[in-house]
Amino acid sequence: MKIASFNINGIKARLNALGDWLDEAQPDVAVLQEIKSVDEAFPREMIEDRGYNLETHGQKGFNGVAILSKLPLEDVQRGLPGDDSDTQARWIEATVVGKQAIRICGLYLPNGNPVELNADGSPVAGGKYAYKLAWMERLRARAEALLAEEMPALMAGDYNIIPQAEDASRPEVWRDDALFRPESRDAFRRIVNLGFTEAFRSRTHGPGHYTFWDYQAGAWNRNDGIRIDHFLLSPQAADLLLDCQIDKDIRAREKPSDHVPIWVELDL
DNA sequence: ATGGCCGGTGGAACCGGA
Repeated sequence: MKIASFNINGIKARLNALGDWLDEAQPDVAVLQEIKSVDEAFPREMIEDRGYNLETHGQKGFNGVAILSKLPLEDVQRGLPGDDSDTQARWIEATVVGKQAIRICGLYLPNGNPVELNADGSPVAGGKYAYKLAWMERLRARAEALLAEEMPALMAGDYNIIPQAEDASRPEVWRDDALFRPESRDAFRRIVNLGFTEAFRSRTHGPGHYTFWDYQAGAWNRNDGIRIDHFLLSPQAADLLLDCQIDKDIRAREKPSDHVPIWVELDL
């Protein structure tokens, strides 16, 4: 079973690019981020005409996630638990049953910039960085609950986290950024260290592997990228891991997203 | 040459992204 994640940066602007990639990559399941659409306006036909079931969790203008699958999507849940006042559409999960069942979570973790800190180094309450760190604490709680199920499960998406210096072409320019600050990376590690396998790094080592290149400053042409889209696998899912790759070439096409797809192949 | 963008909203600039 091939499961992919792709931050498409707007479904309406990505109809052709997404359709072409689906036709070629043929994922069995894909989680999408930044659909930037309300559910009613999502162009379902381009997904469903290709034989996929589709569940969306959108909002107006920004954010928004979706999950599509050639097999039925069961027990769909929208929204990350832990804060009923959070109206941002950043989380969707569903179960897909292949040889066995797997719980698949798609996420769009908050960017967190600008970083605003108090004199004691704590994030300013109500600020975007505080929201990012609070969201990651809720993610950790959901991750713990997933592990307790002791079944194949994964959390995939745009984490907006550069895990290590080798995951950025120019790590020095990211030093004080919400994607790379110690608090952000610590929070990411606290989740991974609960017992997840970061799929890409379990198979590929060394620098130069990115999933995002900014539209600005010729970042793609200079290969000035960062690796911020990740798959975290529960132990039971990690046992099934056959492959994990980044579809880098997508970034060179017409009207691309600023992210490229990443996928895992599981023995499911 | 170290600057350079893009999508959505709403119908012009502005917000958000990373």
